[in-house]
Amino acid sequence: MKEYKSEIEFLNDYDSNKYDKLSLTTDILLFSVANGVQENYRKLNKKYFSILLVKRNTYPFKDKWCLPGGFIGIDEDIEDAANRILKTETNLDNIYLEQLYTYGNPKRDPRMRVISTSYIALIDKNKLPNMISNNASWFNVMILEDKNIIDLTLDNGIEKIKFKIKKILKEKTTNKYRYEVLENNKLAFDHPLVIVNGIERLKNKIEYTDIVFNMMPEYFTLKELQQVYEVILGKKLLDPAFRRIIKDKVIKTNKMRTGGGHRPSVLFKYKNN
Amino acid sequence: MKEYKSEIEFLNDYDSNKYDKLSLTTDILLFSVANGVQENYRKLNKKYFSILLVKRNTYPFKDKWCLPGGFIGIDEDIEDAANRILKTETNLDNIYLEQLYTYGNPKRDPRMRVISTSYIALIDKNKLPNMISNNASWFNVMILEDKNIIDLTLDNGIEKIKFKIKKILKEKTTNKYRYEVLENNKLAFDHPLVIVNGIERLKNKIEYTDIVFNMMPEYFTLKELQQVYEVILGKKLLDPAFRRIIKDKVIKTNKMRTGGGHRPSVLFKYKNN
DNA sequence: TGAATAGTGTCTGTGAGACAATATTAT
DNA sequence: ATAATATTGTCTCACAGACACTATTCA
Repeated sequence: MKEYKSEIEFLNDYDSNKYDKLSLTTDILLFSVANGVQENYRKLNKKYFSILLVKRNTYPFKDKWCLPGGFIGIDEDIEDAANRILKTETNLDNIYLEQLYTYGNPKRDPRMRVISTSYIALIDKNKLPNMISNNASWFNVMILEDKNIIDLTLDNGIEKIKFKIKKILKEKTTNKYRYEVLENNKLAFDHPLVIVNGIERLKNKIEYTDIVFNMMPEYFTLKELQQVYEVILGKKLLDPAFRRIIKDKVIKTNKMRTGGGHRPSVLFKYKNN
Repeated sequence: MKEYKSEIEFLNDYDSNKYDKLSLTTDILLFSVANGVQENYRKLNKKYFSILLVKRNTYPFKDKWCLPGGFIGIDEDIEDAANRILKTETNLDNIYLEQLYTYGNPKRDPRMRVISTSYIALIDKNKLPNMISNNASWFNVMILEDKNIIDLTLDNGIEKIKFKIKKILKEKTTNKYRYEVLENNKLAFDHPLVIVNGIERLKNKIEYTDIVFNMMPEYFTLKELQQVYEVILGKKLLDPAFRRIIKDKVIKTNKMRTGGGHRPSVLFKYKNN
């Protein structure tokens, strides 16, 4: 082995092909909350947790749905790549973005070895202009969890994507699970897993952070905020308890939401100090 | 663009050099708890939170300390690579391992574009045979946090590694920080950041999981367990409160620890059901 | 005997779950 | 008037922080 006298000398001489190289992609879990139809002028809009998927028009997995994503440039920071992809899908900057996990199973892409770093992104759909690329679509997420089987249905109003995942306890001290895809015929790659992991992360984070406000408009009623919590957590919350928890995080404004056939509600803002 | 009739046909024709390729490494944060010297036959051993570092003997960063790590093989799962590296450092299998974060700054390695996925590993030092590679060393970790400056000292008894990191709030809703290295002249790459991120993750997880038991021997006293919590959290805990929290996680055995010049203590086991 | 740790009892305040009660609107 | 939601009051129970007290060993 040659002896180098300095780091500069070493670097000038370095052959960057010494080690195996591979490709890196990033996949984005873009989540939002959608309004359902109003069945009655008095009743509240039902809300749905929703995710953006893209229909593949090339091989591999042609005609299957997948998460928006793409290859990372050789001189591009991973997070920059994630933001670039988000920009092409939403035409928005400054979207909440958080790294989720890096998936490195050697067989996850049939073409070649591809490692993928996934990100969670959150958005208030109202801010979204309509001009998403025409192969992208928002799917409402419905989750049924029975024992250790998670049953997911994604629905964009035209098409339903169903898949099942089995959770197998892998590590006791931290309650870590191995996820096994049982049924899936419409999602590409390992994206069923990525989606489930992303939802679980969000479920956890909503409990101990203010992450939910990244999915809210500037002004909102407390009930609207509560509905977003409920739809993500997958359970109903009690009003007084919810208000106690949330009260220090929001500011009451002098605006009201009226016209609902019932007592109007005060609009609040996120306490952004 | 050529039209393919099937996925098989497409894959056979696929040129895997179509996209830029890069190298992927993994770095391991191997944490443990070390016993200090006993100053008095009656007194308890002081405990230290400790981390394994390796001295680099080649460029780049020759003679600096770094986390144990290495390149990921072209057909190797990332987690398998992490376990392989752990095995070479500790000669042990079945070590607790958890993915921390993927660092992708294009300039983090001066040689070329290298992405690194870091893992946290935890071990009970008593299980560790002495034959670690002779350029590896355990460092006790001391942390001082004042406002937004974290002041770290790593000490292996021979050498002290000091560095400072500034925390800058990056995202309010989830309290995410950007970390800026202020002083560092003994650690390679972006490893000061990785270490700080790893410690913060562990601090969080110890509060809401049983992760601590991965650093404990089979039998331990409640005070020993409490000391591990204290040394990781960086604060003293009240005995009765600690015992209340922990009591459902452990099983009392009929073994005792005697010989301390004070009341003997009962040995407990992790309730592993 | 005394220094040190091991282990328990209990008071108090906070906060979540539960449910009841009141307020206000558009049709 | 009524159906619906908005908002608040309050009881209870669980639990964490704080501190005091008792138990036990060995040089």
